[in-house]
Amino acid sequence: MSNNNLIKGSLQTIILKLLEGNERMYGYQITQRVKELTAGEIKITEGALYPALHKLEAEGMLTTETEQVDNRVRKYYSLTKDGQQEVCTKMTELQSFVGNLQRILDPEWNPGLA
Amino acid sequence: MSNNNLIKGSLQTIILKLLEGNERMYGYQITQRVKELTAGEIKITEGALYPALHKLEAEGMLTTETEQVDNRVRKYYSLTKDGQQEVCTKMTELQSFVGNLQRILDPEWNPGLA
DNA sequence: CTTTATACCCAATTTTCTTATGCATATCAT
DNA sequence: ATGATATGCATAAGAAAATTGGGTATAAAG
Repeated sequence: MSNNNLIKGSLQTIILKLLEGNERMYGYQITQRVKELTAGEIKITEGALYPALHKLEAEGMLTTETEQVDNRVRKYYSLTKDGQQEVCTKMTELQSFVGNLQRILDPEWNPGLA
Repeated sequence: MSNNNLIKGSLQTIILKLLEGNERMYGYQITQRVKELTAGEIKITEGALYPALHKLEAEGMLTTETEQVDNRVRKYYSLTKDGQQEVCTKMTELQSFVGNLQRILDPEWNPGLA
């Protein structure tokens, strides 16, 4: 997943949010979408993606439908009801976390609070 | 570290950045500073903090000086030259990552790029 | 006929954090 | 006095989430 070790907790959020905007997507498509949205700066590795997808499915956040396209198998993932709820939860958590991060790291704030 | 599992890669960045603004800090002080900066929303646990501090010291990013205060030991950490450089590196990486995250998650962008 | 792209998957290892624990002193409330 | 809370360091077992490096297979391009 590129040189960035910061993705650690946010992969699930990325997957869920992309699916919210796209009805359904398959694994490889997700990797390509993230690559194009970030100009190649974030690359989701398959070793991270597929376990994450399987876990989300096991947790009931996603459902799958497999299709044959050009003699190749594609496994499409879609959000369940629970999954749609989880998108909101995860996004709220992420926004809250990023806000807190800024409060810690923003040089405008730190010197002021001795 | 609170209920947030998103800190995964950013604890080192937090430590380094706080030290950049404060000359020197000790472990407990770091946990309290983060708590007050985030209104208690992010709590750095000692089990995460001390190993991280020791690792940064082993990597030559931090130096320590131990002092006796009120019959209690305090271990102060300061940035080395390498550590000061690393603050910039980590901050750049983090800002880049957050920017990419927004590009992925911002609903303004996703639907536009079918 | 080998590389690149598409498309799925797993397993070993590593990194990083959580949870729980231990030690030690000081202060505050009951 | 004694038990809880605060200060202050530290380690260890385990879980979680990634990296790295394979494996399978089809198709297009060179």
